[in-house]
Formats: sequence, structure tokens, C-alpha cells
Amino acid sequence: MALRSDWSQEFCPVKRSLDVLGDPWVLLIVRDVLHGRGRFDQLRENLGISEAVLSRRLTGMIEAGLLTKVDYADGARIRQGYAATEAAADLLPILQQLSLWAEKHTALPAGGGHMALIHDACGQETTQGEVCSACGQVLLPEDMSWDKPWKHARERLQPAGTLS
Amino acid sequence: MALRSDWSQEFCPVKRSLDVLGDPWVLLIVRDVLHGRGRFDQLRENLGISEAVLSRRLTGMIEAGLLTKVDYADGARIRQGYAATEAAADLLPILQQLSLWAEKHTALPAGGGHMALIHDACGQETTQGEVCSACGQVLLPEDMSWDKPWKHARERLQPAGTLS
DNA sequence: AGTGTAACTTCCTTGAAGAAAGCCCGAGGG
DNA sequence: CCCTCGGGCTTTCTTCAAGGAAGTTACACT
Repeated sequence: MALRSDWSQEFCPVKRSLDVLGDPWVLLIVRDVLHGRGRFDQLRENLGISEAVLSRRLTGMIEAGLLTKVDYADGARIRQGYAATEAAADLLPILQQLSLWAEKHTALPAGGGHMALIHDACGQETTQGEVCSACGQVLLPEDMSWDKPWKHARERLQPAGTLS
Repeated sequence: MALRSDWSQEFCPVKRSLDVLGDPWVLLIVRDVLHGRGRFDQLRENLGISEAVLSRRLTGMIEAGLLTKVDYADGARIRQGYAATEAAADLLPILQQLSLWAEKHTALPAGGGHMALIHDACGQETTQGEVCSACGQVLLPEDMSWDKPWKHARERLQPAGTLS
């Protein structure tokens, strides 16, 4: 491979994970799919990604076992979207820790606000990404909401395999 | 920007973190620096990265606040290497969870083996990346060793600011 | 037939990745 | 004092993906 090394055969698990997850779009797509935004146009619009790149990534992520195609109803019509697999749902701690890291170590742009990670199972905000800092339970997508003050919305996540 | 979007001004903290961490080399360099391999040649050799790309990444990571230059003695000579900042040390949970994710969701190549994350403070292996699954303490670099059976070595991590 | 919309696909230009070769600088050897 | 060595970059060159835009397909509704 020329532009990007192939790390799928590395012994080091960090390198193997980055062989799949090393592209930033992949993690952002997982995040959106866990939020129920699993349709092509929703992803394109929310991420600001070019359609060619999005199409390539979705194909690759299905091959990598991160996504599956699922049907959904668009009026009388049946279309297809994308849902998270177990492997993708297991990335939730990483996404949440990336978010916690950014809030600690990057500058919040003007007009932004703190995104709180709410563990709906206990009702408290968690300051850890993997295990709830308030109640000690392991954090699962279906028990989490992300409170985004700049959108005035608290978005509930959803379990693997489901769309919108 | 043409080849890569600029996400430093995004409200979403996940996007802001990936603006800095979205390149796979960045996380691999942080990993190596936390292992004490902070010299240019050590990084080049261990990562298999091209020298031009390594040089660009190191410069960028200093600007991003992930690394600092530190002196080290090469015989009578004083040379410079790279050490992790607090921001880089705070990426330890993410690195460990990437490793745990890969061991669960990617195929181990023939001849490899399970990399155990050892919490030296309690002596046990942890199956979580952020908080020790055995003793419940928050995991810090200076309390961790990564046991790599394919290298027959247990490598001790080191605190931010130090080299080799 | 014509319009609309979701989901792609193709085409083009730009610029980073990666490989290899060259450069700089201080130490030690002759 | 000149020459070599080796770490740490920098430069050059080719290849190939990112991103933007325009085209295509498929189906439903008017």
C-alpha cells in the first residue's frame, strides 16, 4: 500500500485497531450511526463529508464488520441505511473518552458549550467514558444521552443493529 | 483545506479531538513516547514511518501541545528527543481501549499473543483502559506495564515529561 | 411524461504519503 | 586538521486518496 500502511497483520493490538479506526471519518460515522443517523444523506449532511468518500468509507466499514445494511421505510418505499454492529457499539468508550479529552485539552470555540454525557440508567452525568463515574456501571449506548447545549438537544443513543 | 478538513473550530468535542488525533501516526507516536522511545531514530525504526512524515508529525504534535523537546546524553554529546506532555499522557485510556478493542474484534496474526495490560500499582492485569478492573484505581502511565509476549518483554510506561 | 429524492458513481484537481537520497553538525580517529 | 560516522532532519519525486461537482439509477408521486 502506498498512501497508507497495512497494519492488519501487526502483533501490536494498537496498530491493528488503527488499521481499521485510524481514519477520522470512521469514528465519526460510528458516532452518527449510534445516534440513529444511519442514512446516507443524514451522514453526508451532518458530517460535511464528500459523497465519494462517504460511499467508500461505508463500504469499507461493512467489510471491516463495523456496519450492517438495514431496511427502513421512506413512506411507501423501502430504502436501506446503516446500523452499528457490536464491534461498533464497543467503540462507545473510545468516542466518549475522545470527547472528554477534547473538553480538557482543546479550546472550545466561541458559542459552544460543555457536552454532558448522561447515564440515563442512573440519571447522572459521567466524567468517565467506560464506566459511569456516578454509579459504577459499564456504559452502554442504549443507556446514554449526549447533551449538546449548542443544539439545545439531549440526544439519546441506541443499541447496535437499530436505525433511527 | 483540500485534503483534510479543519475541525478545530467545531462545537462537537469528538470532532475537535479527531482534528488532532485523527491521524493514526499521532496515536502511535504517543504510545511510543510513553514507552520511552522518544528519539527520532527509535520512532522511525519501531513505527516503520517515513522520515519526512515523522518529521512533519513531530512538529505538528509539538504545536498541538502533545510533545515537548527534551535533551538526552548520547555519550559526550547532548541530543534532543521528544517527551509526552500531560495532554499526551491523558491519551493512555484511549490507547489501552484501542488495544482491548482490537483484541476483541480483530484477528490475531499467526505467531502473535495476548498483550496484557498490567497495573503495577496492584500487580493485576486490567481488562479496562481507564480504571483498573482489579483494584478500581485510575490508570496512570507510570503505574502501567504492557506485556508483549511476541517480544518476550514486559515494557514499563513512564510519566509525562520524561525520556528513556 | 415529468418531477423529486435518496443513494450512489464518475471525473477532475490538488496535495499528502511514502521511498530514497541528500544535508548538517558535532565527536572521535588518524 | 581533515575525514568519517551517525543521529536528525530536509528535499525530491512518484503515486494515489481527498474533496468538490456533476452525472446516474431507481422508484414513487403528480
